[in-house]
Amino acid sequence: MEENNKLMLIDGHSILNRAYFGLPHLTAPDGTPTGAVYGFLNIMFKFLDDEAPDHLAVAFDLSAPTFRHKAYKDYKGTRKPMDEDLKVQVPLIKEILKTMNIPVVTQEGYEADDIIGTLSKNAGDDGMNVVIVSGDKDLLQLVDEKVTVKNPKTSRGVTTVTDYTPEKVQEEYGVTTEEFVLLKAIMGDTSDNIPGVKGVGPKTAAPIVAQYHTLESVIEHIPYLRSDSLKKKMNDGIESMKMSYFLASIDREVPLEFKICDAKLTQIFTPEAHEVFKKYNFRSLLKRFDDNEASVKNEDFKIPDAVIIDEKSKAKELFTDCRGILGKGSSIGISVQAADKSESIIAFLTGDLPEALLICTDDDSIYKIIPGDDLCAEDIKDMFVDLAYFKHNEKTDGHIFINDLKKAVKVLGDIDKFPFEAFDDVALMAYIADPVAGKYEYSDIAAGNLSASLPDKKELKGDPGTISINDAYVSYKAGPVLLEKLSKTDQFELYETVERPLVPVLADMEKQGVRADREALKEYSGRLSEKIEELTKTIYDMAGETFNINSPKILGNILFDKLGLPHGKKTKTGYSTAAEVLEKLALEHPIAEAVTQYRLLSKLKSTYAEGLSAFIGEDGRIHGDFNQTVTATGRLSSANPNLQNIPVRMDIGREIRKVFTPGDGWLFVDADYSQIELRVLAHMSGDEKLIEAYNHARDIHTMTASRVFNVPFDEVTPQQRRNAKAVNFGIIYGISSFGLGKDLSISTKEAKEYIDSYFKTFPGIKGYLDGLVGFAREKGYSETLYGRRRPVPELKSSNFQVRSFGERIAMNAPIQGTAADIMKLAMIRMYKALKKEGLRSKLILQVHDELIIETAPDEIERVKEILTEAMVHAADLKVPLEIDINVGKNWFEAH
DNA sequence: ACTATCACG
DNA sequence: ACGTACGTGATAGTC
Repeated sequence: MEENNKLMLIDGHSILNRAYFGLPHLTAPDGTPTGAVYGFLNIMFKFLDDEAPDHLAVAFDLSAPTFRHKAYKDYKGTRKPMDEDLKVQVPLIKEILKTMNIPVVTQEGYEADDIIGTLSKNAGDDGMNVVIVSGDKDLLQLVDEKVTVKNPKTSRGVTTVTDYTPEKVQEEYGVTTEEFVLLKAIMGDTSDNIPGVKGVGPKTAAPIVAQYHTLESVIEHIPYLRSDSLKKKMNDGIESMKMSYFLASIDREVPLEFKICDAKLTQIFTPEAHEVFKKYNFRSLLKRFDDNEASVKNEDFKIPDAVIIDEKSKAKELFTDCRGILGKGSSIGISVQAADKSESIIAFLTGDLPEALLICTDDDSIYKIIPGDDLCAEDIKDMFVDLAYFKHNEKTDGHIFINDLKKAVKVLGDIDKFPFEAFDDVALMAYIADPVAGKYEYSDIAAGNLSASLPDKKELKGDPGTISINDAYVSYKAGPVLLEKLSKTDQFELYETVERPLVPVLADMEKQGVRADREALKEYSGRLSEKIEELTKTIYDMAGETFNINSPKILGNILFDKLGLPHGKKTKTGYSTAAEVLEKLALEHPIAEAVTQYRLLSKLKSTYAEGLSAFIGEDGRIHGDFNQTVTATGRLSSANPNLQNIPVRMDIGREIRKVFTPGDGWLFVDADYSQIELRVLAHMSGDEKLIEAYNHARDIHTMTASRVFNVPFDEVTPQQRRNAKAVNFGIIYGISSFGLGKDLSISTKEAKEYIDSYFKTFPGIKGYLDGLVGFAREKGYSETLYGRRRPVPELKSSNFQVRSFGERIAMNAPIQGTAADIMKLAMIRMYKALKKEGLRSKLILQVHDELIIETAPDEIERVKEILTEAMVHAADLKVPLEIDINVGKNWFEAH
């Protein structure tokens, strides 16, 4: 075995730069920017893996000017200063490399290029192979039989590498590596501030270099060049060419104390490095320590390899085994590996089948069922559905755990017939257990419930096999843990009666989608465009110049610097140009009103008119996602597109609802709860006055105004009603006099009087809200009527601002959350009722307190009845739940 | 990726 | 005295 056979040299600044601009700007938990460092390390590890060098060194420039650059006094002038975020990462990467025993080489007065040039020469002379990793091309002159340059390029997270051997350089530049300096001396390099010969680029320069080989020879042969103009350019550029030649030449004789043997790789994965990686949250890189040191306790979490099953007989055997496992009360974990497009609606429409089905039956066994000679995808699906029915009918104690049941059913099931109750969704359970965790992919669940760190989907991108193995295994392992958690916190019922039954409801809504008229949307967009164009002109006129109105920064400069308008509050980045600021400005200058209008119309055009258009499928419908595991309070959320924030408050915006229509001849039945949150508050607080108010008055805001402002019900002014309404909202949000004051544009003092008066009117409310905060402070979480919890760690903060936020959360979450629970129950009731009666009408949208049913013409009356029943009786509160219900031929009319 | 803004409940 | 309403998602611009 040969010692000393391969040296890897990394061009530190160059790679750090590449990483910085190629990757998103990540930050460590403490806010330190770490994206470039993370990228650098990733690139370094990749090359360590691929090249397996036994020597490694990283070269950096020092900030002081170098000998070569001193010679060219304009050098510094054109170079841009380094980004601050990148700058701070230079010492950081040096520090990290030090903890890994990787030498950082610098030399006063020399560039990293020179160091690399010298080390590569010395190593080559010693008979070593050298791999240089750099993003810059200037190092290509170092390439020879022993020395290659690897040029990594990262864009959109994907790194591709170009290998420069002498042949590759010849092929790409048409010159030899020795001639490369000369090539640069003629063509120049703006990124490196090498001027070259003016007007001569690579196309012209390469043949000249290839023909004459040396600087002297090129100068000598200028009179023989092909055209007069080229001769002139070259003649004029002789001095610049000489200078450029000097600048581009890498010094390979730098006096270095550093010796090749100092670059010998020893232990990279030191405890110190482990600490630093942990500190900066380089999770994916931390795994490398596991393999090299028994430092992390993933011992009992060994994911087995998958056993491939591609024969019908074997598959049947496996499913029989699964029945046995479930029958004796044990559980399995499954994962559906879908074909590429399966996540989209196309899966619904084409009935896409799974690529593979993963089943984890015990700690050491995962099976991967794939189509084979006598086993087609359809067979796999059938056997699987049979297993689901077995589990459903036998009512065994065993569980089939899966992550994201809704998604799996898109691939596997006929939603109307699929026995959803047969499955337990670990993502849903994990969400209930911790609704603020944010994400519930297998890696998140493993981290949160099994103390295991696994590579996430992103890291395994391009390896769907491993993803689905991990997914099945984590579901298998975490399922029982989560069931136990839910039962300990009395949330199992919430899971079983609310969240899990909601899965088929949402799956069906997504499958159904909502019809949207592409043409009408286009027309709407056109109408907006005309108005926007007019406004743009007006604004430019008033500003006296054209500028990007969409840029808050530039707009701020125009408004406050150029026009000298009084600026209100400032944001971190400059002046605020938010609507409320513009509203005040409207008194000073008409441009504010114009900008407000411009903003309004731009929003409608980009987000709604154009944004929605992009989501209309081939079936003419929009199939959005209804997320069940996003909000901290238990509400649903809607995305791709968001169908829960379609404009309604302003006339011009509400117009857009006309494009949402039911199928031909059908109608929308639309019902929304009347003040469900206040009714929930009345119930949960038990406040007699509020309960009484609801039992007697249809209009609670007027009633509130009447009591708070002490005027007869019939004499409440519109202003008083508005104020009372704001107070009611304030109560739900976790009241503060400042917030209410701002909302009503009254003083904080006045707002406080309103609040005091409110609490006096409804004495039970104050005590109840205080109780909510006390409860959350003591228990660490707040709770809905149905036991849904939301952690409120903010209450323990020593920071007043954070703690106050916690108090508002503690007051709001139970109310908002209970209303969300009730709506979910109503949706389940509605779905079941439609199904039970065999109606064709479908629930298609939910907007927090509103449900929309796409209704067959002959089912209108019945749908109205069952929808009313489903919503009004979803919960039995101390006050009635009331709804407003409408029928219309589009969303505009129905709401 | 973060910020500012604004659409909805 | 502290600085604020609660919960979302999409877009455009900026870093």
